[in-house]
Amino acid sequence: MVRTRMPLRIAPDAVKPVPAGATERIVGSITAAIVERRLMPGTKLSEQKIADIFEVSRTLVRQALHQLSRDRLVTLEPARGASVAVPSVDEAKQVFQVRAMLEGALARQLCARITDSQIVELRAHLRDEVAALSRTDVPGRTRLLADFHVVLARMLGNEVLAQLLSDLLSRSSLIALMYQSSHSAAQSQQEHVLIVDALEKRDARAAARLMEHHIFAVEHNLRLGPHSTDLFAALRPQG
Amino acid sequence: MVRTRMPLRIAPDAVKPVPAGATERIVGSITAAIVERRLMPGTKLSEQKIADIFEVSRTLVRQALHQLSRDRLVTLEPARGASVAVPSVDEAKQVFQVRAMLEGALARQLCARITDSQIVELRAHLRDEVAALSRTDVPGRTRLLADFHVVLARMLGNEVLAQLLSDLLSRSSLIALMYQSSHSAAQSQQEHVLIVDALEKRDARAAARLMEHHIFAVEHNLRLGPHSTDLFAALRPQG
DNA sequence: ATGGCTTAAAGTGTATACACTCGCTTCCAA
DNA sequence: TTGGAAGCGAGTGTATACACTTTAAGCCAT
Repeated sequence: MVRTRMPLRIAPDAVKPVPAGATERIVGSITAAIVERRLMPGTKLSEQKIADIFEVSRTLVRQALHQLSRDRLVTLEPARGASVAVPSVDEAKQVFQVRAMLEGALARQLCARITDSQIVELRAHLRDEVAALSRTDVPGRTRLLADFHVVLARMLGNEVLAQLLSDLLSRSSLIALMYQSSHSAAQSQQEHVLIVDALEKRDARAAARLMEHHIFAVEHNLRLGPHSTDLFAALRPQG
Repeated sequence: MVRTRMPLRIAPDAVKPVPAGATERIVGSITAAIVERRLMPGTKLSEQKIADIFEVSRTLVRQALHQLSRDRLVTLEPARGASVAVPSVDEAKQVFQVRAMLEGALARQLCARITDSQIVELRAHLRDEVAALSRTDVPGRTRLLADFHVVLARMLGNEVLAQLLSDLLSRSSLIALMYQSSHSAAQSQQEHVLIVDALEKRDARAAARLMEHHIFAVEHNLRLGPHSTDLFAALRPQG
């Protein structure tokens, strides 16, 4: 091992092209690819292929896939490898039920502590949603519509809740991209506006009711339909 | 598929001493060790030492530790290894807040669908709790008091909720073993009885209120206090 | 004696190697 | 032709090897 003398030689970030957590980068890329509909449910995720794409060893890919399986975004079968999860309708209903319970209570509690500046922040977010919708920016709109809920959780100052909800929303996105009819995105956005209106009025009962309605509306827009698969094209750019 | 004839298989199960998921066994053992107070918060978890104890390679130990870090039971510092998590008071409050939100709604919804046979099942569980308390069986009592909540979640028929709550309860156990005063276990048990009473009467409002009270009562029993560490003695039996 | 720097040891991070399982093709026999 | 079994290839599961970081001890200078 070469012992470099330089007193200030410590520049570990500059050496490695990966700024933080190599495995985190893979998790993020695959998560984004799934949520943004570049990877369809059921797609086989070969460890070696992904390792080649990211130019790392299978070790890191394995870690990433295990992490993703913990988030229920990929399914890990004993000796058959990993594939993008194919959530059942039952599981979808359960996810939305939990979200309704959690976010209903969230909306209720938020009314008691939300500040005016936070309302302003929410209005700005709503404008971003509208912009993404009018641009028919599908990945951006999906992300923004999901982020709305995480932003609300974070405004409660409860990071545990925010993290939990973030996981549930990833699963919801996967479910939605399988079943949701294309027009309901605009409807979701309008419901977001109503929720913010209720929050602004500090109407806890209305906010909770609207939030639960919103989540159930999304759930009731589930449709059935098969999808095809790809793999290389989806991950190659590696955000 | 099933081979109708089945001539001579090499008995693949007999070769491996581990029946299912070697990494799952490690996760389970460490989780149990933490929840049952055999591993104190802050204890360093050296990969090689654990690998020696379980007689596997560091690879599997690493997987297990990563999984545990996802459950927030262990903390993973970049190049410094893993240690049993030391949840802050803030984090504790957030966990209990989320639990109150989730389980309040759970109690409310459960009143609408719970069956008489499920009530009987809950009564049996309460008897087990009392038995564990009278025997001063600390590990058993901890597990049973936590299981009560998971049983309720499972009675809703929502596996997603059950899984989520199970994770939150592991974290709660870790928090409780740091801060909880010794006598509140009996109090918790009595509050469980009150909750089941309300469920039996199908009184949704009372059930939700009692559940939230129960969780807040546990939270308000937090105390401060340092702890010591060990390691080998805790894991050696490897249940 | 003490503070700071050098150096060795221990431990983590990643890669590679090897063993085993699963699925498919091929080949043989009825 | 067809059923089935052996063999082959692809891919996962686990272990080991190596590089780098951290930590702690030791040494020199002040």
